[in-house]
Parts: sequence; C-alpha cells; structure tokens
Amino acid sequence: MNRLDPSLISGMPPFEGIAPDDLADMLRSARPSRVKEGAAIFGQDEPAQSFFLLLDGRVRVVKTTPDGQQVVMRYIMPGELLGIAQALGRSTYPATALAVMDCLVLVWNGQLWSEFAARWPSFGQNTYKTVGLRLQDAQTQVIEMATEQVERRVAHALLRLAHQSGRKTDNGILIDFPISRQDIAEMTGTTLHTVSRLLTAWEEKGLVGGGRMQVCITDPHGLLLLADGRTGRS
Amino acid sequence: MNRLDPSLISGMPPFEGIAPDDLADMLRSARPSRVKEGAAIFGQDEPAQSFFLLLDGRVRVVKTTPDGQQVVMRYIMPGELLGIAQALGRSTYPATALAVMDCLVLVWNGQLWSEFAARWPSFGQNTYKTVGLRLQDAQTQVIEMATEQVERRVAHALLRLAHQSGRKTDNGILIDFPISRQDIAEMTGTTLHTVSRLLTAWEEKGLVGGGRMQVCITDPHGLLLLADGRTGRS
DNA sequence: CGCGGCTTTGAATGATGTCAAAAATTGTGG
DNA sequence: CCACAATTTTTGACATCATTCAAAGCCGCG
Repeated sequence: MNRLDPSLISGMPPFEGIAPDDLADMLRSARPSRVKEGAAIFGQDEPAQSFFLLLDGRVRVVKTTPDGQQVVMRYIMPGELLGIAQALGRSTYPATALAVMDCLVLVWNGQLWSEFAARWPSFGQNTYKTVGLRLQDAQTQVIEMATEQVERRVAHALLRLAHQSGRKTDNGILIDFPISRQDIAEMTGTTLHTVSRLLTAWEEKGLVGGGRMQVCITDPHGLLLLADGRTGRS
Repeated sequence: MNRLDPSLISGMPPFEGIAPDDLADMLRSARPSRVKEGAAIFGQDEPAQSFFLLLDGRVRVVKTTPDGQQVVMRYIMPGELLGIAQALGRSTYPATALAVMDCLVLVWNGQLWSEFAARWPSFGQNTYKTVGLRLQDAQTQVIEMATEQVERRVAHALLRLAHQSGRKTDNGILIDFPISRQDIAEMTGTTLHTVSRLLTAWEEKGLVGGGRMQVCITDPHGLLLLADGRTGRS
C-alpha cells in the first residue's frame, strides 16, 4: 500500500493542532484521487458518501435551480475541506463540485467523519469554525445581493477572488485560475453581457485587464473604491 | 432563588435528548428576562457576552450595512436559540436582534456554551445541526436573490413566514405577528413601494389579504404557483 | 483552415427603484 | 368621544439600470 506522508496535510487549517502521528492515522483511511479539469467531484442531491480535502487545483461549487439556472456558491482553494454534508447532518450533497482545473483530492468515507470528530476534537472544532465562516460568507452575500447594484457586486466578487487566489504580477493581481464572464455572472446574479460591459469599461479606466478566461486586477485600490460605493457622489 | 421548571424547555429542539435533571442543571445558570416590543436583545458588533433562548414572542434579526441600509436576516420563533456567536468562535454578535412583540427569553453567560457542549454532547450536536440548517437557509436565500425576480422572492418570503408562524383563520393563513411592508421589503431586497404594489395586486386576485402591519394568505396554493414561477408562460 | 466556445457590442424592452404626495389607520391626550 | 399626530400604506409619474435579443468578432485548438 502506498503510504501518504503527514507533511501533505500538516499545516492545513482543518488539521491545525493535530499531532503528526494522528495525521498519519487519518491518512491511512484516505484515498488520493486525481480529477480532470471540468469533471465533477460530487453532484448535487447525490448521497453524501464521502468527504474530501483539496490538495491541489481549484474547485467551483455550483447550485442549480429547478429551472436550470446556475449559481456559483464559492470557489475552493487547496487546504479546504469540501463535501462535509455529514458534519451538518445531511445525507445528500447540497451542491455540485466541479474541478476548474486538474485537481488532486483526498477522499474519505463519509462515515469516518463522526469518528474523526470524536477522536480528535480539534478536527471537529476546526470544521465547525469553517462552517461558521461559511455561514458568515453566505450572509454577506445575501446582504450584497439585497443592497448593492450589479457594478459593486461584481467588483466585490473580483476582489474576493483576488484575495483568495491572487498572484502578484507586473500588471497587478492575477486571478490564477481560468474563469469566464459567465462564471462571474453566476457568482453575482447577473448576466455575462453585463459583466462583459463592466469589465471593458473598467479596462478603459485602467482598473482591470485580462483576456479570454482570465482576469487581472491592475488597480486594486481603485476597484475597492468602486466596490464600497465611494464613487461620484458628494 | 426562583427555580425554573425543566418543562419550560423540555421538548424544544436545542434540548432534544437531554434528561430532565440535566435540564434543571442548565436552568440553574439561566436568567429569565422580559423584552419590550421594539427593544433590542443584542446589537450588531457588540461583544457576545450571552446567548439566549426565546421562550415567547418573536424576534427579528437584522443586519445594517455601513451606509445604513437594513436587511432582515431571519425571524426567530419560540424554542430557537439566538446569539450563538460563541458556538462559531465569534466574539461579537453579527447582527441585531429586535423584539417584534413583547418577548420572554432565557439568558446564559456566553462562557457557559462550551461547558454545556462538553457536558451534554447532544446539546452541541443539536446546535450544530441548526447552524447547518441556517447555512442552508442563507444559501437558498442567495439563490433566490440571484435567480428570481422580486415578485417571486416576495411570494417565497411570505410562504416561509406562513410556514414558520402561520395561524389558520377563516380567511386563510395569518402571519401571526406584526409585520410591515417595509419589513417584507428588507427581507427580500426591494422597496416598500414595490411590496405594497405587489400585495394590492395579489389582493385583487384573491391571493392575500391583510391590513396595517398584518398579512394573511388567503390562497396559499395560488401563491405557491406564483412563487415557483409556473405562471403565465407556456 | 474551420469550428466551437468565449467575448464584445448595439438597440430595444421592461422591471424596479426613485421622487412626491395623498390617503388610511392607529394611538394619544384633552 | 373627538381631533390631532404619527406611522404606515397606497398610488402616480418618471428615470434608469440591467436584461433580453440579435449579431458579429475573436481566439485557440484540432
């Protein structure tokens, strides 16, 4: 059997405060898995048989409405757990998880979750803390959708992405995974047309740059002013 | 000292699966408190010193944006915990809780939370389950805001309220606490004007009734059709 | 080189917000 | 019991942001 080294996951938030030997224990029941770009890690409403840790790549979590519209709930970065439906007492996945680029994940059998949480309390606590953070995120998103108009929502979304997954370049902060205008639209509850218009307008103002499936924020500060609405008035 | 009886809280979801003697223990550290209509139970960004159980009345949980706009996050019914910031590792309350009518609450010192959770595992599990439910709620709300237009959002909001707190009357299901068009607007990210127009239109169609600070759903099924968008097309 | 996904752009439409004012309801104090 | 004040609700006219519809351009890949 192919042993996985504790250093793989030590230092990742969910495993904070757990001894290397214990990490090795946890890894013994894990199975590594490669996921091709565009493939699904799990699908909405499927029975939640496993939970996952993203080791490398980027994952987009999407919900689809009964009438087929899609909403991007969040992007997952390496070091984050996903598919933790069991932790919240759910028996099915609430959303679909898609590999935005080739990914490497660890897979555990879902039944292990309660075992892990009982045996290593910090693991449970860490998870619940991130659940708390996700609740906060969702609430901020509700507030943005309720009070901000499209331009500011898109600006906020880009800044959040840059913060999560930005790579500094000569031209500014590059969002370092492929993302389309359609994706941004589905994050912000608008259409790809509106996003496209906004981005070209911002490009003329020198706020952003980009190209096909790519966005780069050239003036983060300027974009932040836009996002927070201190533009134009008084 | 004034003893509180375990029957006060037995049967309430957060205390499911806990023995009466233990309930009595928990109650010994609780302090009952009356809150007048319109008064705040706790305020956004205040240090989270206590957590609460609503015994009677209705509470509106509101977030205020930096520029003063308000968003109603949820209504709390008797039997629900509120102010559980500590459970999620927060040190301040994320929102303001307002008594919609005269309320009776139990108050515990916030530090007791971790003690309770350690001593009575079901209490912790119950709480996390409701946190999971609230995360789901928030996500559904995001999806609604992203994909539905105002009319359907308002319809959904009313149906949800009716489900949580509806009382059957001759004319239909009455939402049995005072609620203004403004409140409904803040739940759905629109303006009181639009809500007013919608309600009068619906009243003409015989879907709802009501009056000042009051809404009654006379045709729940019809409203559900509206909410789910099966109206007019094909 | 041609095809398929992505992106841009224009014009027209429509849903909602904004502004403004009047009407209805409830509570209060005399 | 009435009149007033305060709040809530209704309604109209108008402005506008964003979607929709339509079409063309662009880019990368096979």
